[in-house]
Amino acid sequence: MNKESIKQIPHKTIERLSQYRRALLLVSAKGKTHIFSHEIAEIQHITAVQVRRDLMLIGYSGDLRKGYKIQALVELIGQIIDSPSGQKVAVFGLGNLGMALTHYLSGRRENLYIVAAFDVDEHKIGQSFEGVPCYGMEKVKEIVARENITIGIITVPAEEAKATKNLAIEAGVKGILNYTPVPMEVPEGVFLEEYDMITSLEKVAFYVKELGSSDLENTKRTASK
Amino acid sequence: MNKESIKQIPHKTIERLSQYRRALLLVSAKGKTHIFSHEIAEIQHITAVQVRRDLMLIGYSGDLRKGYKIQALVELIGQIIDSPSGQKVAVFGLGNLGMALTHYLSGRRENLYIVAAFDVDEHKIGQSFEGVPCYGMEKVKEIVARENITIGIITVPAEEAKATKNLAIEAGVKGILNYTPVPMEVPEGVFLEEYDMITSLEKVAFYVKELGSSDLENTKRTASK
DNA sequence: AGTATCTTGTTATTCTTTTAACAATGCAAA
DNA sequence: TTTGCATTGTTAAAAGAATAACAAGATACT
Repeated sequence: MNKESIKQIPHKTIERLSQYRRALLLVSAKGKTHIFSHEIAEIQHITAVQVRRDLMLIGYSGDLRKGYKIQALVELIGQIIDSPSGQKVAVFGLGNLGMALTHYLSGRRENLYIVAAFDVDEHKIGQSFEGVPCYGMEKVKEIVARENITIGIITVPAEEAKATKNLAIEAGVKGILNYTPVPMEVPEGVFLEEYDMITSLEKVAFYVKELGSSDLENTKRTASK
Repeated sequence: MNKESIKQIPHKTIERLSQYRRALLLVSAKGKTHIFSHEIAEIQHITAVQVRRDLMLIGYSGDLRKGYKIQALVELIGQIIDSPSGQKVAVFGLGNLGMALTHYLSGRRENLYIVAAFDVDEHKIGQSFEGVPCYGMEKVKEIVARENITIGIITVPAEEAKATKNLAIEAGVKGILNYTPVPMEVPEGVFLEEYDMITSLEKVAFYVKELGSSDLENTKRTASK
């Protein structure tokens, strides 16, 4: 896996690699050492050929008779998607969603550390939540620089979204995960990923309506992301 | 817009329509009555041609000189993606994330009503959160049927994910929004949308790493969904 | 009237992603 | 040995989505 080939791994494959790894760790914990593509596929509810194709893209070869060696595959995925020394993450906005994410993600993945949260609420500033210290917004530059935070999760109210994103990027954040409903733009060299819960909910509502109004429809849709 | 043509609206267009509508409502509130495709594009950080293409797909025609009539467009989008009498939503699992979603989505969209939450925690059962009553899991069938709940948001712990999804579908839910990291499968006639926060975070981490390791990269990536 | 400019609507093209097809391999059993 | 079977790895095709290209219309200006 040289740099060139990694570059051309499709986004969707990167996403699935993250998911394969977690699935593999689960089955590995049950004592299994090898796994077939169709077994992975079954767990993920996708097709075996897609699994094989993804693994082909990262250059992993399985055993024709035993399938894939779980441990080796987990390690290879780690080599591809993890940073050697990990990355640090900050949550911007400790409202309900920010708090939930902090709780949910804290300690979930080794190699990704939530090390700070920022909010405007005087009651939260100075406290720690899930072991994550909360600072005021005026501390962003200082903390991001000091801790070398590379990823920012934005969960502030819509009105503050743009300014917060700019602040984070100015402070040195290189990746933004935007959970506000406000579409963003980032400069060169910064990666942006957006997810809008309202859109997702409305999408589900739309297809529920559509499915209900026609029985001929191809019904099962496992859209993800 | 007959049924046939709606059917073939791409998923991504449906998602964008939801976003266009909210953007339009915002600018409409500022007194604007007409808008050009490139203005919508600018707000959404996409291209004007994509906006026009989306609007073409839903059969909306703008004025060649004034652009699109905001109110009429909002109404048309509503006709396409909303159900005439709205739909009811239940949250399964009132942990941090479920609570955040309940808070975040409650009353956010007319036409989509969060009318119930389900949890196993005795302290939560019987209480209301954001005006949403919380019931025990044994009440799912009764409440879903009585309230005619069509959409279920799953935010239970991973171990309970599959069983909860099955319970919801048995009770009559037709759309599932899965926020657990457990990939799901649904029977014919049920729509499934999945979002995995860990995957998103790992994806951002991966591309931050990649961007950092090469300056030649096409840097700006506004992947959404 | 004629020309320039800006916009929409639509077709064509390119790019991305998924799915299908199938050769090659290794083992087991006849 | 040979046949059959289940698997991987890869190429080819199809489907889905974004981008480009451009004709046509409307207005303003000369």
